[in-house]
Amino acid sequence: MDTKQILVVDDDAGLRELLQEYLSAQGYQVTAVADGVGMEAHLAAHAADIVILDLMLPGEDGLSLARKLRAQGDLPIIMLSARGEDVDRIVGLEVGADDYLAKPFNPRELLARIRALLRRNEKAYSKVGTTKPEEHRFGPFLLNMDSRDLHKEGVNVPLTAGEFNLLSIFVEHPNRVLSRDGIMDMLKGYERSPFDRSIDVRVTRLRRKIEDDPSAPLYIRTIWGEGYLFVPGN
Amino acid sequence: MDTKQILVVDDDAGLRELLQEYLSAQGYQVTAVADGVGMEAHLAAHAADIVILDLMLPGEDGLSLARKLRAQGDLPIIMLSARGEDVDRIVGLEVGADDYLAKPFNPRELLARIRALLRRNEKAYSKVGTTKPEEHRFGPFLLNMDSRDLHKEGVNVPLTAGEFNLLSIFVEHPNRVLSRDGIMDMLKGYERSPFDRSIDVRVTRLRRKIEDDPSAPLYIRTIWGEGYLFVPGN
DNA sequence: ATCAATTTGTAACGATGTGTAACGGACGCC
DNA sequence: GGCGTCCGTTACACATCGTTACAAATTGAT
Repeated sequence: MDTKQILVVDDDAGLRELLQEYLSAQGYQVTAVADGVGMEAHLAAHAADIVILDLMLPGEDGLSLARKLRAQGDLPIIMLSARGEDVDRIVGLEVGADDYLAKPFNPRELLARIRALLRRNEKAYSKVGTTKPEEHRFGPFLLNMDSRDLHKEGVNVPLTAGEFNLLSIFVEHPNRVLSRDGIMDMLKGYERSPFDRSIDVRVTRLRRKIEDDPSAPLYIRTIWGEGYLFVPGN
Repeated sequence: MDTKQILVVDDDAGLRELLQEYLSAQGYQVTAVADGVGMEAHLAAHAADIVILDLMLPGEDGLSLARKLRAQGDLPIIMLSARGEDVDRIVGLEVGADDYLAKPFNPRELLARIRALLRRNEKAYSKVGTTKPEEHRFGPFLLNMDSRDLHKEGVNVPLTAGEFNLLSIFVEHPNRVLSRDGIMDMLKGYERSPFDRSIDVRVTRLRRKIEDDPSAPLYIRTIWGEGYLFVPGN
């Protein structure tokens, strides 16, 4: 299997750069353009296996571009949209996109969806469709990212939505000190107000469910003055 | 399936512009004219998939135009009318319009009706040809989209219309957190009022039929503060 | 070591979100 | 008409989560 071509269409230069870097590191061939004109120019000359398309674009709008692409072929499309009701709009309308993601998003999640789409598209050829669910292992635990549940040695450990979201972040950034501000950013996408203790409380509650001795945590450690550190063990 | 052509006939320039903009943004090809003469001129040269027709028009009146269109073919028609008794008049008369809407209306609602009409029309055509029963599998269930029934290991599980509609949405958007607003949009095509709990109740009722233990749902999960997540299992 | 300032853990509380029983209106069917 | 079904609304119990308050831990200065 040769390297796949990804075309990113977004007017935010920062995001373009981020995706370019991140997806290249994952072994994809990435091209990033700012608008529909750039997209069409590139597609006229080059092939692509998947298109990441922003909803809000200068000039022609993402929805309209998606329709055009759809009319021309079955090139897989992932739509990006600003946080808020746009998401609902995309869901509601049958846009013709194959998938969509609300900004700000976790690059890992985008990656997962790109993989899923490419895999599905490939499946047209292969006969067996083994879609392996995205999951993470740490200690005796197994966290399934699709069904959002956590298992310890086979038995389910019920997590609330907030606990799952927090644990996802830890599990996706293991062995790194995460500041409360950084965590809040990944969790909600906005800044943390100075005396916000909600992360601490969430950590406490999560520890109660996954640590043998919550007062001497193994997985979620506190780095005094810095933040928290997740250690998966093995 | 290429982009659909919509023809708007209304003497109010403001409304024409609004619809042009809104519907274009939704990916339709929109033409707007002011009266019957414009309409006939346009239809003589261009195709259209649906006509939005104002009741009160300068020159020839909307009812009469609708009749003409009906006589010529089965082009779908949505009538617009000023608030008040006109609505009753339209209902009372067998105009031949496929749908009608009282001004002022919510553009979203118009959109929903347009979509419904186009969908219905498409169904009517494809009815003869390719009949591959669209069906979805999840867990031990099999949902047939045409006959609208659900089977669990061969035996039928009776669903009400509302339950089927809801389940369809879930089944068509698996592994995806769907907000109540988004679900409502897909279900009814219009906005959800702030304290509407009807989705929740529907979910409860649906769970009773498909979940082994409705209080610990496997397929339709609640994501606190977000919405619902459908996990097909396998 | 002692102390004060700062940071963190966590119990308790209140605000908000969710499940669901019960009620009643709308509709179709005898 | 009466009867049943479907389904949205309402009400209330419960769950979840952020805030607050205070105790405990950590740090650096003395």
